[in-house]
Amino acid sequence: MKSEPNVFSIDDLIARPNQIEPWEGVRNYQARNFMREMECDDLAFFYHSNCKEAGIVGIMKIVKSAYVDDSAFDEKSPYFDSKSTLEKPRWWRVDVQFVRKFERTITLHELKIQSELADFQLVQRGNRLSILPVTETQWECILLQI
DNA sequence: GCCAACGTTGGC
DNA sequence: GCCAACGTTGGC
Repeated sequence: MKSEPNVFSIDDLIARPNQIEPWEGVRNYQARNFMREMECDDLAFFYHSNCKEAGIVGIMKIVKSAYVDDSAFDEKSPYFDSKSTLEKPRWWRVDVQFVRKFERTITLHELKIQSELADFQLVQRGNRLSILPVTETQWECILLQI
């Protein structure tokens, strides 16, 4: 799960009450669909994007599976979407909880040079999805990079 | 700040 | 349903 650290970083998550945060603002259908497949207690990597050192910075846990993202109803929110209505909500979010911050960032470059991760969507050309699936093999491989 | 690679919109 | 125009993402 990606976030721009100048908007919301892993340190921001650590600072939250109970270290829990609703992951709102996902406005891409594919990313939304991946999020709706998540289950309680699933783990996810926290990825810092669009910053000096882009890469995976830690782990979080899904503590609430997908529910309606009501920031889409809020005209004052940057995530407002007039096409999402109470009757027919379009966007969803999950709640995540902090689990672990790595001692260092696993950079995108490091991920790219790992042959085992060649199929990982994050390292593929033109990847722009903010939420991506990780296989168990990929998960293990990434953890070994620390 | 540039720009390639996408996704979305909307006219037709 | 096509596709050009436009907007966004995100690495560099």
